[in-house]
Amino acid sequence: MSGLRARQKADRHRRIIEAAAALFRDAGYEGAKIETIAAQAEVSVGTIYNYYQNKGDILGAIVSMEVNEVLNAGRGVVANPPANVGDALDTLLGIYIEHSLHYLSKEMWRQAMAISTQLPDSPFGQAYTALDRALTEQIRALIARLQALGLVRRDIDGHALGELVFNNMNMMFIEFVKRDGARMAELRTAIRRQNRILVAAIGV
Amino acid sequence: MSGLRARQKADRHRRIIEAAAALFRDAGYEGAKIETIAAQAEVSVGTIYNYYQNKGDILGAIVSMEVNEVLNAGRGVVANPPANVGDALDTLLGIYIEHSLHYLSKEMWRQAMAISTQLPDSPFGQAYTALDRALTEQIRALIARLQALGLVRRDIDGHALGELVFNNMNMMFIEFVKRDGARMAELRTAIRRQNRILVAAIGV
DNA sequence: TTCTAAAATTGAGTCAATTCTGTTTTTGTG
DNA sequence: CACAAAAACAGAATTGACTCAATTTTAGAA
Repeated sequence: MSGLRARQKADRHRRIIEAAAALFRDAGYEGAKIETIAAQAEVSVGTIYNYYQNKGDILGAIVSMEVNEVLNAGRGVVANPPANVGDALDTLLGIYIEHSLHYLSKEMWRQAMAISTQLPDSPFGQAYTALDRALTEQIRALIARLQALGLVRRDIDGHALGELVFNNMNMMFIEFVKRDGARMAELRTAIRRQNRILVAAIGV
Repeated sequence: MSGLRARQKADRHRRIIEAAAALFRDAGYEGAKIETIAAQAEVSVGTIYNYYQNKGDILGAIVSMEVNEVLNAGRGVVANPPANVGDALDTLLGIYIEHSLHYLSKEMWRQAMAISTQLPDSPFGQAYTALDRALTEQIRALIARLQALGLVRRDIDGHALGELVFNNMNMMFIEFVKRDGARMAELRTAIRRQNRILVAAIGV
């Protein structure tokens, strides 16, 4: 098994994702029929199911791109954080939030979140959990960095704190995507306000 | 519009909910077919859709009972909290968690949460958001009570703190229902560990 | 080049939620 | 009681995700 078959496979994958992403944006997740995605991608319905277990997994592939991009952007902040606990957290979480609607619309996020809770053991469900964990780990890494820099007390339970910060942000983000009218700036302000309580407690 | 019609209506509502609750438990949410619920409740499929907009709303009615019971149980703690911030939070959140699987299985919770994110504007989606808010308010009320008792610093932003505590618990609870193997005791321990950071920060 | 097994594709068929339309029941009025 | 309008009901028809048996394509050997 070498060239041709692998190339066609990769190509079909790409075509399916592109068709799906376009249709999800245009018609919404529910509105995008598998049949239409298949037609657009120039494959048959059966082929789509040969590549993805279900409709949710197609969305999953797109979500994964988005989150990986976010994780990547976050690395810079962890490596070189602002010299102030509040700003450091705000900068990292701000990056997450600002990048979040790049590939995905709010409706797509809603669907993705829904599927990940509904089917936590499906390929997508597990991938989504892994992405959440990766974000949590990045926040923990930032906290550890701040502790190393002497900006956060050493006796703070960084593990628990990282989870607390992530959980709160994530829940706020869920509420944000649930309301179409919600603005990013308000979300960031609200999170900053909550984190202020923590910042006061953990600073040296 | 008086007696008979209203009585029959209430009766059908009850029969549908009872049939659905039993079937959701036995066969799971996905496994419970509307047709079967209809047969069990001795109404037709069409009638069910006359009473509920969709399958999710039937589940919604059951979730609502559960959460209202939880809210009720929580009132006692708010009125008479343990004289220690950590214990007070632990007691209230403990009640939420311990009561949570009374009517609803983990699978039912997963479905309910999924639907509420997927369709935030459906009757159920809005009801679920309202229930979340009610829980947040109850936590805020507890914090206010503790402030009044002089157990929590007066200059703490109780509004933000209540949301922070709720968000964290809720997210932990979501993870809990996503893993069938997860135990309640571990959930409570993890939440206590996270709240310890807050408790240290807000105590007088 | 020819052939065969493995891999992949196809699209008609299945299944279950939801919708739709015609029928039945209830209500209030004369 | 008889009747017309309103409300509720029934179940057949629709819709769209997903499956599966039959067909086509590819890889590699002779």
